[in-house]
Amino acid sequence: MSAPLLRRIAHLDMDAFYASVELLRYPQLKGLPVVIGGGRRPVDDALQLGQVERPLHKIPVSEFPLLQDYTGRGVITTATYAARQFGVGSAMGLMKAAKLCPQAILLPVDFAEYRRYSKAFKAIILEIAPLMEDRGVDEVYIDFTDVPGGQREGGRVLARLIQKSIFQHTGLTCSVGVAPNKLLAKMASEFNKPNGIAIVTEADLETRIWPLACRKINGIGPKSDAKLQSLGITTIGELAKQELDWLMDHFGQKTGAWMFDAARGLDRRVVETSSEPVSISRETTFERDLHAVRDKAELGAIFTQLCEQVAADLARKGYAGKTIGIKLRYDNFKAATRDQTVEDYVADAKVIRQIAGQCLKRVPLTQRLRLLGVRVASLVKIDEVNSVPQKVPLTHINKAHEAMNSVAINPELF
DNA sequence: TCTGGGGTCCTAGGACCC
DNA sequence: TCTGGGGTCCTAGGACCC
Repeated sequence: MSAPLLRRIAHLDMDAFYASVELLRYPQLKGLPVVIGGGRRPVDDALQLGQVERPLHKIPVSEFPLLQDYTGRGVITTATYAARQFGVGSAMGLMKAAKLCPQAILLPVDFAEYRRYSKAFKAIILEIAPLMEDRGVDEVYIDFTDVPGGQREGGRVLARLIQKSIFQHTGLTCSVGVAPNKLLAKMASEFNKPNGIAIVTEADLETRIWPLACRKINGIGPKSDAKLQSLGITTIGELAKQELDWLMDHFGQKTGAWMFDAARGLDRRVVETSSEPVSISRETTFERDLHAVRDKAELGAIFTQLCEQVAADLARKGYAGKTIGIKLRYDNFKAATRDQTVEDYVADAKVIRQIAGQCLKRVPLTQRLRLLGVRVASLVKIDEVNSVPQKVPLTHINKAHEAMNSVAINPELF
């Protein structure tokens, strides 16, 4: 009998993914500060590069649009490492970034292209290690435990092989962390970025994890971090000193217990190789804030288009849903959502628009809007729609809710 | 001149059922 | 007369992630 294998979970994160894909097309930009992002149209207008009759790599650097010339809404999705030197980074508003690094080159997001590369690098991983969990376009977890070679040097050998294969096939680099669980692997993948590997074991907890800021825990965001700081807790080590009851008192039973474990590097989640979507949505931020009355026609057209896009997404992916919702964001950035669950599963644009329109009537519309979104949830696979037993007499539940919620506060607007 | 778009999960309260 | 819980569904908001 051999000893049981140690659980080896890897987290693989592509380095500056969107920007790196763009650099494959435009290698002349290598080493320069480049940011990807934008509320697309203004950038697209500036960037007529795709229509030029010459190889993309021959386009002179001087013809690329600069961040300082951008005047729209939007955020940075990715910045090259050269751009990060100037303090710009993901999720930063483009206008703010332009102040920090006006000379940076600004490229529009080309999601279709990133998705192509995303599929490519994931296919390469799957050929080497079959247990992979998709975490978005540029990240995956991989279970190394039972993969041949997955235990050698704590996973380093396999990590290196995967890195090398991805680079050979795509020209892209990535960083890998290997640890006993997802939580630690995720933190480890950041240790030697870019193009690095880090192996973390339980023995490293006190020396390599505890000195880190609580914010480094995947799941502790700006709000929780601020609250922890206000309670005098800055590092994961300090978090680990707190008692379970104290954490549950301040953060609730579930979150408190989760924090207690996380600070000790404990995480029992498995690598999930497949998942079903919970919702499908489309939303758009307008180029200027719109008013429900004064810009009624424009809003109505956008609304219809969003419904059509959601319907197309549902059709393409093969889903229907029975909870239809809207989301809007006011000019002060406050958001509101309304949704309604109907008896039959729907997927048709006109039906979605009709129900979403009802939702829109229940939300205040005096303030200007900056964003409108449409969402379909409670999804089922389209080929299962007819075989799903109607287990709940939804009719009177809906009636009760209608009585309560469906008060049309602006009946004529949509 | 702030702050994208597509998601997941959690909480909390009310309705309703048993 | 007053007082029950447990469970599910629905809705709204919010935190968080990529």
